[in-house]
Amino acid sequence: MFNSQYDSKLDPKGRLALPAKIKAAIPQANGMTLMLRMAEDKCLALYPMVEYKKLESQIKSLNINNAEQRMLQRSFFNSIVEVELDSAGRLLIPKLYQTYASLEKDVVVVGMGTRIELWNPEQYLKNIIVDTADLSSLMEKYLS
Amino acid sequence: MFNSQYDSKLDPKGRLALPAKIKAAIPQANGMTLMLRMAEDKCLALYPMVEYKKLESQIKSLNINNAEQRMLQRSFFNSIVEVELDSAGRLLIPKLYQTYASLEKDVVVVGMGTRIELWNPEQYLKNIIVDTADLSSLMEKYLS
DNA sequence: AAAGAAAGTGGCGAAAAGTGGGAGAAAGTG
DNA sequence: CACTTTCTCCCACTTTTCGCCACTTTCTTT
Repeated sequence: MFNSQYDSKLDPKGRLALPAKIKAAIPQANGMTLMLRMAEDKCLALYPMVEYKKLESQIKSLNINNAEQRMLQRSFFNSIVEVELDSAGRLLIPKLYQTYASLEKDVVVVGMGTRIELWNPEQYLKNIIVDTADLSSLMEKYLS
Repeated sequence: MFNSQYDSKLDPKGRLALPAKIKAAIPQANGMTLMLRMAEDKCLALYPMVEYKKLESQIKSLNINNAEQRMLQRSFFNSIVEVELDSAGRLLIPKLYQTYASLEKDVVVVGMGTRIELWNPEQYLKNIIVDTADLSSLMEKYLS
């Protein structure tokens, strides 16, 4: 399970060094191939193979003969790409994906349970609950 | 379970020595992995694995495709980190967590039933009931 | 009160993590 | 087809981390 948040940097070549704690939590089933996805709220989501397969099978089970579901399928598959960790444990973020998430130099890496999220720092602040009181009341709402 | 309060100190490396009484009360002494969380009122909460898992399973069951629930998940996971006790029974508090709770040198360690809380001393005083009369009336209000 | 044991503290060195760069391959272009 | 440019893979160096060990202090017991 991934957790905590880390400040990381893209180097001039567009490579991102994953924090050691995050890297250590990735199940190394398929070598070090991960799936990178343009996800909600203009962030990038990074899935270990095992987790990605679960998601993919849900998408695959949609009915291709239904216009809406077909469009959903297409939009899912076109926004996902395989990435590999290099020998130093970094991954190359393709230009298109950097642009989508407005990643320049500083990147916030967030462990989000079953997946890892990559954020532009300013964008990130808009998508978390900063006030701990607000967080408490949300937890009160959803948790027993 | 955990109780009482202790004055402890962060060493220059940010390591905190847990009081022996607290340490002894942690279940599963082997391995000694604990979960550290930025908790309410700017304190840090330290959960034994068993207790953390209960909390995590509730968060995991939220729907990631719902905006509000996703935000809650993110805000939970980003404020949690694994910490390990070293061979001398100390744990390293990451910088980000020290900052969150304004921990400098002196730290108040509080046994809080199922979890352990770490406080900045001044902050701690603002979050307890100092007057025993006030405490009595509160107990009267809530306890039968 | 002394001695022994347990707890607390400090520091060092090995190992890992982070960072940068260069060479070779592949792709694109005239 | 040849030349240029971009991309990718890998190596090496620097920096930081953390696990371990040894010393000091405090508590307890006889």
